[in-house]
Amino acid sequence: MNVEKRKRLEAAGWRFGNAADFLGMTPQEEAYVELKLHLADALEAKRKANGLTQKGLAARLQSSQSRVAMMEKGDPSVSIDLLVRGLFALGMRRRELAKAI
Amino acid sequence: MNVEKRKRLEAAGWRFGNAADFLGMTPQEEAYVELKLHLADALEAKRKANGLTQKGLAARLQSSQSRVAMMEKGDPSVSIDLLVRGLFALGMRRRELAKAI
DNA sequence: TCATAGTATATCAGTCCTGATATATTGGCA
DNA sequence: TGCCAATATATCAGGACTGATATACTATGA
Repeated sequence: MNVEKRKRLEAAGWRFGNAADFLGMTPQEEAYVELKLHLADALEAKRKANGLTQKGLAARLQSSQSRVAMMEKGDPSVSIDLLVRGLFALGMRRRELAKAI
Repeated sequence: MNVEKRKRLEAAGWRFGNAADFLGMTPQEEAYVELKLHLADALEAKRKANGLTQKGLAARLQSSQSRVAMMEKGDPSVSIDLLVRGLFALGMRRRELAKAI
């Protein structure tokens, strides 16, 4: 499940989650959500490249499998901070992170 | 005040702020802090390029001048989320953000 | 020197994020 | 089909982040 295929669905979730604005997201909000989805996809890819399950990654992060699932779908309840820390925990460097963005 | 000049100072602040580990940061923690400092510097640069004061930027972000000051020094109490939202509010795009990282 | 704009530091209540738990769903294989 | 590992969804208490306020510091000009 990648950004492109999922974007509309996620965007809808965000839009109606933000009760304040039924007419859509501002460009800033959209940029923020897109960034998050890119990081989420990068996390899933990197996890699989490391041969880990969500549970396994959760252990490394001292978190739970359910939260990792949230992270990988770019859930609104997950911060960019958490995603970035997850990527670093999987051995990603700043250079590679920049590419994923 | 840029990343290179400030790194040691900030790092020290983080190290002793983290009471758990007096022997230094893990590579992940270090990567996280460095990323934050890069974003902080980018924010200051972008704000000045836009001819804004901290107070002016705070208004755009619906935040306060004091928080913007925190953001620009990469304070531990500031999240990457907030920094990123600040950069997007200043008109930065993902491409440019990637460069700043 | 004084005044002023700009920036930095300290503190705090309310909100959002986080890890945890429980449970449901999915996907692959025998 | 039935079983099992892996992933997804729902919920919540506790802690981290945020905006706000007050105040201190700094630099520049008159």
